Amino acid sequence: MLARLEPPTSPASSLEVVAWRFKALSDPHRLQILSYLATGGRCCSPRAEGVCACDLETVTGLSQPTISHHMKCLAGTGLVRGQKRGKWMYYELEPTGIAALSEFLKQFC
Amino acid sequence: MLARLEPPTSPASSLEVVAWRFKALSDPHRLQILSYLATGGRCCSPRAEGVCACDLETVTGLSQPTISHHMKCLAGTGLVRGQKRGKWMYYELEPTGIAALSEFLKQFC
DNA sequence: TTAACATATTGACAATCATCAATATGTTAA
DNA sequence: TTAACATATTGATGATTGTCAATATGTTAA
Repeated sequence: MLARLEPPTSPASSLEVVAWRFKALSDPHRLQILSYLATGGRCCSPRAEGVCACDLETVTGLSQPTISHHMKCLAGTGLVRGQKRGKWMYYELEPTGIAALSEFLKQFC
Repeated sequence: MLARLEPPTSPASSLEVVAWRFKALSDPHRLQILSYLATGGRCCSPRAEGVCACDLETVTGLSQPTISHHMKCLAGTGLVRGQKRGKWMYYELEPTGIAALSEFLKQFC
């Protein structure tokens, strides 16, 4: 019963899936990325729908492969949605996935 | 900028603290414990305020030191409150701490 | 087609984590 | 005080993670 950054192997209990999603939120850089996505990245690329992956390198100070790794994690857990336009990957928050976790926690309040 | 099970070293950014709390939620056994605490453990110890640590060994199938480790993590992040009565430790959910994380996520919905 | 560029993947490494056995600490009852 | 018991701590280990360098893949423009 482990929490992996990779998806749980089936048959996965519900708690394993939820733990896996919370793990995606357990890294400060990934929270920084979500926070930046929440602004729509308007400070740097006002007109684009979504934020370009390359901007996230600047925002976080991380290398390109590391950003790619983090975004795979956030997209894989349904917290973020990615879309390729030309050479670029644009990312947006996936409010549904985030809201589901927020609701899950309410069960304990 | 790492997410540790141990508290972030000062001066810790807000995101580091939040990430540290989400890390406490990123383990399926800890979620199982929270879920059990949410029931008040009424199935096994109807009259007690809080759930005895020893019950959590049975519920999770983990060893006593491992339960102690998990509860230290949950209590340290303010998701659970522990109280010693005699030889026993009783744990309860800390709704305030959990609600704070739920609210944090709303920022992204 | 080729060059330039954005992103993804692979491989490696240091750090952290979950776990348990062994032991220590603390508490109650005899 | 001593024995019995609940919990905490320590030490060790295998697994996972975050990170970057190197490389591969894919896309656009020349």
